[in-house]
This record gives sequence, C-alpha cells and structure tokens, in this order.
Amino acid sequence: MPRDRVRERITSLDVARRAGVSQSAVSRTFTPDSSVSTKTAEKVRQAAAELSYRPNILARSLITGKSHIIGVLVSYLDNFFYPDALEKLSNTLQSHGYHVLIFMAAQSKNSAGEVRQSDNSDDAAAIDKIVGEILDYQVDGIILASISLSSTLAAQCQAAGVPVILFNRSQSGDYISSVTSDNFAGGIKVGEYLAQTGHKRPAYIAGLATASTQRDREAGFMTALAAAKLPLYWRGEGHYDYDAAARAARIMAALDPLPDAVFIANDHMTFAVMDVLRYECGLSVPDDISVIGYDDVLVSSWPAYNLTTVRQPADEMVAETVSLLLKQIDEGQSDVVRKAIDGPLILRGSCRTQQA
Amino acid sequence: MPRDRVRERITSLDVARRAGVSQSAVSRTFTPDSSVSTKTAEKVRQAAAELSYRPNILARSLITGKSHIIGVLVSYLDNFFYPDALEKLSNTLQSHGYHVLIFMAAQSKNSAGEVRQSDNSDDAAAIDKIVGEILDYQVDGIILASISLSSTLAAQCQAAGVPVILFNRSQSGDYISSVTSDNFAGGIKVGEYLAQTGHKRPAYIAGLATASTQRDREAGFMTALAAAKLPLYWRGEGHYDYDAAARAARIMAALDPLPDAVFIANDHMTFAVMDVLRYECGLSVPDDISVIGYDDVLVSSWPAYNLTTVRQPADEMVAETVSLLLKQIDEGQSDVVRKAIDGPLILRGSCRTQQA
DNA sequence: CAGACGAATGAATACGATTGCAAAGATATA
DNA sequence: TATATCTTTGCAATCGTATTCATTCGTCTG
Repeated sequence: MPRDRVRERITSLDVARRAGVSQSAVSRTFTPDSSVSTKTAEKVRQAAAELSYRPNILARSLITGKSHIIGVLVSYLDNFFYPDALEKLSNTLQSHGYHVLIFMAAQSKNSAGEVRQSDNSDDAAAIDKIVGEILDYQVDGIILASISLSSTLAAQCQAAGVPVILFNRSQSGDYISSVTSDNFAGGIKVGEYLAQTGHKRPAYIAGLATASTQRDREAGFMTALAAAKLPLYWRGEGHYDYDAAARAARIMAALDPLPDAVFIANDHMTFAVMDVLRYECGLSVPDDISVIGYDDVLVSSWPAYNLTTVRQPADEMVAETVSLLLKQIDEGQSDVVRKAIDGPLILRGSCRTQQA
Repeated sequence: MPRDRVRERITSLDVARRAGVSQSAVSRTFTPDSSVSTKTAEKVRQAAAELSYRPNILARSLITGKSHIIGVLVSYLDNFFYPDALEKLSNTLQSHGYHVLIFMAAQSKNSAGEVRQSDNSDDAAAIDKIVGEILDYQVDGIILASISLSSTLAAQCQAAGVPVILFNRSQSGDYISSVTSDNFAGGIKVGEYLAQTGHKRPAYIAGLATASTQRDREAGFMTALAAAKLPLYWRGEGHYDYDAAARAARIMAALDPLPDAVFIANDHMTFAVMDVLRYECGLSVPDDISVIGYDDVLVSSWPAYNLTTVRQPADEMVAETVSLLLKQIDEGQSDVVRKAIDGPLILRGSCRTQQA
C-alpha cells in the first residue's frame, strides 16, 4: 500500500502555533546567542519535540549566506593516502560544524589499464566544470586534493568569495593557498640516507609529471645525490599508477648491473615495484636492491612490505588545512599561505642499513 | 590589502536587468523544459556569462523540495572495500545529477588500538544523532554503508519522506531496503571448495558479531561444512579489525595440529592473518595452511597476497543501490527491497587446490 | 511610586530562486 | 480580416527561516 506521496514538512510556523508563540521565537530558540527567555524556549523545545521538528538548513543558509558545506574534490581514492585523508578531513570538519560535499574528478581507470592522467589539459576543463558545480551549492570553502585549478577558475572562486585550499599539491603561479608535506626536504632525506648507507647505484621512479609532489620529491632527491657526488643510475616513470610502476620496475630489473637502491615517488607505486621485483624477478628486498617509498600509508607498515618510507603527516596536514580554511572563511579572503609540513623518514626493512 | 569582505552575490535579478527581461525569464532559461523563446534565452545566457552568474542551488531546493543531495554515512574507510565503493557511488550519483554529502560515523581508531565497535549500542545513539544532522540538510536520500539504523530513526526518515538504503548490510527486523552481496551463498562456496580440495581441519575467523555480513558468511560456511560432514576445527574472532585478526591468528598458529585451512570473514583481516602466519610464525601459505578471504579488494590481487577470495561485485552493488534509491525518490516510498547479489569465488594462490 | 533601562516578543521583510496565472504576442485557420 | 490556438512573458505569491525594528514587559533605582 503506497504511502503519502508528499509528506508535508513541519515548519517553524507549525511549532510556533503549537507552542503559542511567534515564528520568530521558534527561530530564536534554535539560534545560539539569541534573545529568548528560558520559559518560551522551553515551550518551543517541547512543541518541536512533539512534532519532531528540525530547522531546515537550506532555508537558513539562504538567509545567513553560510551553508556550512565544504566542497572536497578528489581525483581518485585507490592510493590509500586519500581515503585516510578524506576520513580525517571529514571528521575534523564535522567537529567544527561543517560537512563535506564530495566530488570525484576522475572516472575510474578504463579497462585497458591506461595510465590515469588527471592533471593534463584535457581534464582541466572537466575539473573546471566540477568546481563550477561545487560553487552552485554555495559552499563556504573548497578543498582540492591532489588537483590543480585553472587560473581563470581560481579567480572565479576568489570573486565568489569562496576560499580554496590545495591539499597535497601546490601551485606556484597562482595565488592559491596550499598545504603539503615538505616534499623537497623529504627527497633530500632519502638521498642523504641512501648515500650514508653506502648505496652506489641509486635509481628513481617518478610520479605524475605534472604533480608538484613529484617535482619536489625528485628535486630534493637529486639535490642530495649531487651533494654526495652520487650520479643517478637510472630513472623511470610510474605516473603514480600501480600498473605503470610495475612496467617501469620490469625495465629496471633487466638492467645489468642492477641498481642497488630505488626511490619511488609514492608508496602506492612502491608496492607494485616490490611485487614485481620479488614475485616476477625472484629478487630479494633489500638484499638485492633497497627500496624506499613516500607517504607511509597504513599498508606500508604491514610485514608483507615493511617499507622504509617518508611519512606524510596526514593528521597535521589535515589539521592545518582545516584551520587555514576556517580562518579564511571567518576573516574573508586573506593572504595566500603555502604550508609545507616536515615528515620523518621511517626506517623499516626494505632498505639496507649497512655498507654492502 | 584586504579585499571586499562581503562580495555581493549576483542574482537572477541582476542578470534580468542586464538582459532587459524579467527575472522569471532568467529562471526559465536555466530550468529545463520551460517555456522560453530561443531569442530571450540567448540574451539571458549572454548576460549571465558576462556576469558569470550561476543559479543558487539552495534557493532552488527550497522551492522545489529537492536538494539533489544524497547523504552517505560510512563507518570507516580503512577496509579498502569502502573507498572503492564510495568512489563508485559518488561517480554514479554524480552522473545522475546528484551529489554526495559524506558523514563519518566512527572516530578514527584510538591510540590503544582497541577494537572498533561501530555497531554496538553505545554508538547507536551517535549514529542516530548523525542521521539527524543528515536530515537537516534536506537530503533526497540516505545511503548507510555498513551501518545499522535504530527503528525509531528509520521511522523518522520514513516520516520525513526520505528513502534510506543499507549498503553492504541488511537488517531483518525493520523495513529498510538493502543491497548486499549474497553472503550466505558466498560462505557456502568457500565451505564447498575447502571440502572439494580435501581440507580436513577448517578454521574460521569471524568479523564483527553484530554485522549481518559476518552472520551470513559464517552461516553459509557452516552449512556447507555440515553438508560435507566436516566439523569446524577452530573458531576465532577478528571483529573486522586488522589488529584483532592478527591476535586471533597468533592463537590459531599455536594450535597443534594446525588447521589446514582458514576462512576469514573479510580480506582486510586476512592480510593481518597472512602477515602473522608468514612473518611471525614462519609458516607458508598455502603449503602449511590454506587461506580464503572475502571481498576481493584491489590489494588481494597483488602478488604479495595473491588471495583466493569471494568477490563482492562492487560495481553491481553500487549500480543496484543507486537505481533503487533513485526509484524510491521518484516514486515516493515504495516496497522494501532486499537485494543480494551473487559473487564468484576467485581462485588464486592462497589456497591449496589438490588433495594433501 | 515614578522613571529608566534592558530584555523579550511579534510583525514584517528579506534571502534567491520556481511557478501558477493572466495578459500579450505570434502563428495558423477560415 | 477576424478568430482561434499556442507560445512567451511578466507579475506576484511562495518556499522556511533569520533578523531588524518597534513595542511591551519586567526589574531596578532613586
């Protein structure tokens, strides 16, 4: 038996009538720091409970101009760093009275297993389109995770008075605030550590060419190698993609002599590399080759990989992102901030610690 | 230099003035299937573009009663099945013109590493509170991923005319629609397969006791074992938690004789079990013990685990969830549907395939 | 007890759109 | 050309709430 098609909503006016007060009184009861006597507030709460009334946030937003919604745009979630960050972002914002409207930038990988290219110019239009949709929802702020923004759209957000923060990516040209780990310093730590531990033939497998994280990590790494007078022995590209990294690893494994260490631009690719080295090539990590990754996602600490890696301090990055965003919301557009948070090199078992 | 604190919004009225038409005309231009001549529509689009005007969705929702927002409540994201499902849900809904407002039910795990208990009665109140918040946003529908709902709140959603769908969990008592894999059938497949392949001492590590997935998988497994006249050799509990599963595995590994096979209620726990067996106990999988999981998340196919497991068909589950939800939204509350989608047993290398 | 002052209240308006309605315009038919 | 029919168009009401303003109420002080 079909139920009422349209259930009429209970409004503040209904509550007002039942409580024998004005609609204003109802509104004030549910608005903090408003002038209501405890007596009428009590009557209103009583009536509201009986009718199971709850204020309509959308109507409220229309008046106040604040939706308490934050738009979060994420390109993909298969790198475990992002679900973790998203969970923390959502929880933190939730505790501040905000909520996350989530948008995905990329389709899932196509069946041919082609490299994902979420940063190229083709997709830039798609990103802009989605950011437009986000703005339609009158969000109070936008967080872009591992995604860049065209300058025209950045300007549009600015014009709309909506603060934008880049999470885990930075953009030098435009004036957008960003929060990242200190990728350059992280790269340096890896380079220095490989030099200290006596590695002689270091290799590098790069991430997505357009990503600032990739550029900075590699630049730091190369800087440290140069300081140690260690030439880079080999370089491959993995585009931050598991399958692409696996292909790069196969090429690397065919080198003679083999590199004695490889730094890979993130953990997600590193899993692919280790799998290929161990299970396709029969090599041992770290006896035949040392492996270092970047991110320190949860899986990296599992014994199957036991990965030496640079930690991205997700908690701090999220805390910083949220506090920055809320500050910009409260104070209006303020100065552009580029925060890079330092993370430690976590020593585990995938990298040889002694001179060979 | 600080910018305008409050940038005045551009409304349909501004556009109307610039285009020399009425405000209604502007609204109609942006409302499909409305009566506007192409000539005025063109003028309006032109003016809108010049002012970079976009309709305010919140205001529109207030009138139409449809927010095009779907509230999605998720308990945690560290089991890889959920980020994957969330990504697919968001993409699918996005392609239908809806967007996902995400809510997290559980805090991140506490530092003591205690078992997460997102289904117990303490948290039930928290869930209800969050669902209340979701309703405040006038969502058009709610999807609960691996979360149950109190009957009082279920009634409240029904009263509010908001359809609710349980994803990957079902609830027999109340009248809420749900979409799951066919967990009972999956359990049977595992039991039959272990029997066929000549295993004699099967063990089981359970998930969260209150979860329907746990109950159904175990029930199916036990049914198949009984049919094959195989007694269950040992049973442990892992609460769908990595660390708890690791503890269970340590207990199991101390048994003499060792079980010759273990079915674990999901892949996430299975990784913990395999890590303990291999790297703490020096056992070989599957030579010393066969291991079968449930979910077939991405990591399960990686060579490091190469897991024999029952696949949960995420694509189909998501497609079914969305189509069911949209149907209920369009047609008003309709009959309660409980969909259980069959998934295959994926044979990989973690389970012995021959008689011992 | 009169006067003053702050708190509490309700009426009215605004937020930015959609939409029913009636008038006006365009097109077709006789 | 006059009439009928179908499209366009603008006016005005509406969605559910916050908030200004004027008013009333209560309390305190001299």
